Amino acid sequence: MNETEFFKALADPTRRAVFERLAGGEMNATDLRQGFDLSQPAMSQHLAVLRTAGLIAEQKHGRNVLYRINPDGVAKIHRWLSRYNAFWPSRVDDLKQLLKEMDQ
Amino acid sequence: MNETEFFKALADPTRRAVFERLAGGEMNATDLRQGFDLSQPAMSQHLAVLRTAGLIAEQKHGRNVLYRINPDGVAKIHRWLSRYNAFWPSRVDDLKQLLKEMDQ
DNA sequence: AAATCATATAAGCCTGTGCTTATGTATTTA
DNA sequence: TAAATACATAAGCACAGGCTTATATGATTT
Repeated sequence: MNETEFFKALADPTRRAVFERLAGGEMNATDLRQGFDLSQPAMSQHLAVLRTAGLIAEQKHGRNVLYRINPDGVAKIHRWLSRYNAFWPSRVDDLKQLLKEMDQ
Repeated sequence: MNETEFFKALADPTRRAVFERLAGGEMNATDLRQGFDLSQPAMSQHLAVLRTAGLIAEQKHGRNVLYRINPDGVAKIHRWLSRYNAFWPSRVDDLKQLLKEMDQ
């Protein structure tokens, strides 16, 4: 799970859409294809890229495979981004507000 | 400046290295090449990709061009990432600490 | 004005990526 | 046990991406 792999994984619009859908809850590959004009192997390949990048995790359930977001992947992007904290000062107030809301 | 462009821009190790170097301070293309085994056009092309993605900004100074990080680009990644706040709860405490430090 | 310097652009090459169809492999159902 | 289901893997194709060399452009120096 290196940085190049996860940025490459997120550089594809279809994969970002899959990732966003998984943020709403775990799902198997067949259900994920709903709304995408994409063959079954294409989806399978996208999921493999996201999994290799450490962005999603999988769990076998009989002949189905449930996919879900891997929090470690998200944390890793955040850690990378935090090196550049100094460059988004205008966002700090928004973030303070967000944390305040999360406390309630 | 769309999401695909900036994730693609950061998906290349050389471009991430350039971006990180610029985080230390603005610099022109010739100075940026120091330490990279890269032709002048290759660096120029990388800078164009970063600029198109909105990650860096340029400013002409005579026959030199100074490059620097564009805070809007960093803010944009942060905004994208903030959709997945729910997935890095362990980071929230670190962030609170950071904001506390910034207030001092 | 001519030479030099900093950078950009053009064209071509090779590799990587995303797609497809075809096929393989478990697992479940009839 | 045979058929169907859910998914992965393989092979091949078309296009995108990163590199190179060659050349253009504009600013500076001599």
